[in-house]
Amino acid sequence: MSRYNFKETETRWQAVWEDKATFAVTEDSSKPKYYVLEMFPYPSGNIHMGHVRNYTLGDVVARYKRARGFNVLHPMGWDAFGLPAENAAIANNTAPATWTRDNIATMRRQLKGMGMSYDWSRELATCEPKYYKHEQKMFLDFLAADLVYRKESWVNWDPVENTVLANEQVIDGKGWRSGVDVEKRKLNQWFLKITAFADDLLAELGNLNRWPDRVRLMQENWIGRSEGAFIRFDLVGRDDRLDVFTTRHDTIFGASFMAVAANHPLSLEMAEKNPGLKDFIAECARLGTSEAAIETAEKMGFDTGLRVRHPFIEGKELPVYAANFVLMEYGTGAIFGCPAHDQRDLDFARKYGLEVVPVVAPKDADAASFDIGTVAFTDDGLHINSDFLDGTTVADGKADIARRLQAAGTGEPTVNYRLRDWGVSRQRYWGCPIPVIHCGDCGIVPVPAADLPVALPEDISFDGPGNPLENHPTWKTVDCPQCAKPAQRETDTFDTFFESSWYFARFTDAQNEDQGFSRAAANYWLPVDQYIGGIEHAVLHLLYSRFFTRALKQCGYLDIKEPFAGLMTQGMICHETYRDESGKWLTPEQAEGRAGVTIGRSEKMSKSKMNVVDPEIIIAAYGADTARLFMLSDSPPDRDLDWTDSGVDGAWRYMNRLWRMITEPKMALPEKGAGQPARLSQSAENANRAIHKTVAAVSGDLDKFHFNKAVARIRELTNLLDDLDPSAGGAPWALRQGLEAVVRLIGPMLPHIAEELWRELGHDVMLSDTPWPDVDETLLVDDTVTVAVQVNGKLRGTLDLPKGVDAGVAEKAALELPRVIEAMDGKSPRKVVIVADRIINVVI
RNA sequence: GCCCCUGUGGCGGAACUGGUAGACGCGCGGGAUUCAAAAUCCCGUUCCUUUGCGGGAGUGGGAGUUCGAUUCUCCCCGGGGGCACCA
Repeated sequence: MSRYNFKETETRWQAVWEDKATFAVTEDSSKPKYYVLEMFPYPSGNIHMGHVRNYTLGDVVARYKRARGFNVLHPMGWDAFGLPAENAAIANNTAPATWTRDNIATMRRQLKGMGMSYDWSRELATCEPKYYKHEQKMFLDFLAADLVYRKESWVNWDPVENTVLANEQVIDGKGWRSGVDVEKRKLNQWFLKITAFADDLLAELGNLNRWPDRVRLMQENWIGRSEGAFIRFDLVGRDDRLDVFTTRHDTIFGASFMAVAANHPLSLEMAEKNPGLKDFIAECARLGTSEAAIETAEKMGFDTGLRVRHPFIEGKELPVYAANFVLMEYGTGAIFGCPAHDQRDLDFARKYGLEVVPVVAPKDADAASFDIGTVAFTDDGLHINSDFLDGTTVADGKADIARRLQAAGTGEPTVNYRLRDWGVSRQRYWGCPIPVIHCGDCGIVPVPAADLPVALPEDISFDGPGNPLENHPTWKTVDCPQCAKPAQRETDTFDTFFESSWYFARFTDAQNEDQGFSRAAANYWLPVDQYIGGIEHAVLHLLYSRFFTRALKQCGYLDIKEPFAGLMTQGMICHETYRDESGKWLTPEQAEGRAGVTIGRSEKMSKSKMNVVDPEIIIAAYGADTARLFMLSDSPPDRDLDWTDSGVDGAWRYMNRLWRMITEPKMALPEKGAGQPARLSQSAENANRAIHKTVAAVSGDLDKFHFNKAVARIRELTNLLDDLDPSAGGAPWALRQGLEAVVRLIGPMLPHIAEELWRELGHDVMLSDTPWPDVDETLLVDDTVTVAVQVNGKLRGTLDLPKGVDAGVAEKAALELPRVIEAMDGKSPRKVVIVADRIINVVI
């Protein structure tokens, strides 16, 4: 019995594809284009199972679309800047550049061993000056277009990584990588005006109909648009006012207090001469943004002593509290409290004994007796206790108040966003230098375009604390481009999300030295038709890329604003976990055959739980095709996938079975291209129909990325072919048809063995260059159909009936079934429901 | 707290817009082949009941709509995710 030699076969076909540049593409107006892209990896050292899954999914799409006649762009590159390189530099005394390039070499070799259909001529690494010089130019263009600004601001400082984190990178008050508590510091930062596009970023989500709903929802929540109003309250005894943002301006008559953030300018000012307030502010700062602290903290406030005048009630004054539940970062950092209609305000008012006046009541409630207990009333209703608003709805009340505020010049309707501008400065070495120069006389001066790139020095030292760019003897010293006096380079580098915000465009024209990409190439290939990657990038990377594309459009780089037309997010790879008697984690190898091992539930593969399986070992033992098949079988792409040894065995078994069925067929196969015999036996005819049905079904499954279903259908056809009776007329012909179909259908998933078997079947043209099989539509429709027969909704039998048979005939046949007669127990049918070609339900 | 997703055999998962629940695979049981094993092949495999034919129950739980519900509606329970004093 022959055994499939995957090692020899896989390396041989990989070499063929590489020699023939099978997957290299150029713009070609004769074919529809299709751009499939997987999120490029950070070159951490080795590929892991998550990569294998991600890139297998993308490769199936790429190969399938190619077979369907598309001009497919399928590139790969490296997200090569980032902290781990610096950490490795410190730990191993290697230069970040060397470490990164070595890792890229390793991972490139591993990816090539997976048989991915990449156009390697477009490979890029973001840490190379020939890549980042273009984004330095983009930054300068953004600066000129007023999409960039610099401001001193409170930032999230990660004390372990010694760097600033974006709000998005702070998770539960901790650094997203280091996991330690984030501190607040004030630094000068570069910001990109993502908020300038907030409305458009939100509105266009509605058109991204090939994105998962949940990702769109997450971005929608992140942008956090809310319609409301600014209201200016006059401060009593002072010349200034307190600005407030609210979405419930209709409840203004129920206002009983004001609350400002602890770090609001007014709180800070009043704290100067109020030690109690000062202590309160310090306490709020101690609480910080740490999730656990805030969650358990009850609503607290401190009277600043200030009072404001109510804008609509003559002579009414409201106290101004500093409160721990008001955020300086949102709105104006100040609110008016209306306890009756906001739960937080109610909790606060009850605690400090403030007035609770209901100003909205349910339509059928009695205004005089309507009362608020411990639950705020937040539904719609009619206004009460509200002077001129009485009897109006919430919506009408809002409109009326807004009109009056505007007329009086004390406020106006406004839209507020949760989204904040993107801080891109990082106090890090291994990133793209921000191309500006600080001059004592001229201030901030952009580096002239002709002087780009501002290249990172590679002769650096990590011996001292802080940023090696600061410590480099000469790098930051430069003459001012404007006045020629000695000046200094900016030593901050970009957030690495900067590089990944445009790499998809670079792939369209990766070798272009003069520009990041030509407009023509970008306009031909973009948007990415199918983007594939992890759900963890649902907000950060995807939102930044959407913004960046808009900014590039505004600066004349390209003509689209949405970079990714289709998005698929893949689930995690999980594996059982193992512990020994003492509770220590064990690797799967250590756990095998060992006594006293506790098997834990399947969890995401992670080094800390030691439940990782190295793809390289799997590929060495079973080959890339087996790993790919396993990744595609069973679990739909967006769900988590359980890695099991038996599942891998199953995939391996299928490969060998297919191999045997073709290299040692049960019956002599007719020559390639042999015509259909004049007469087919029933079983050959059925097989032929099954082949065409399978091709149609698998095509549909792949169009919808239902890879697990496609695999199941191909296996089903394989089973049927294996059961073909050699003595039946036309069986050998049907078998050849079927085997060829199976090989072609499985080709995008198992490219190596499929190429090999395709050649074994006598074909000279590579499978990779062979179009997708055609379907004979006439064979998809059967002349008879199996109809279920129920009595009172319970299945009592089935009938094989001619398709489209007359209802009367069907009913008669159904009522004659012995088991139907039995179930009817002598009663006559009250009603017979007949759904043509589907079901007959006899109701008695 | 708010929002979203999800719940089907021992396991991963199928089931088109309401129409034969459990495709396909894994695992398990039995058998063939073998000196023996590996590999391979065949049969069985939701549960209860029945010697077999059958019968009954069944898609987290409870109600509802319908001739008919895994699918639609409402309530409850479990699992997962996002956001969070967002005004």
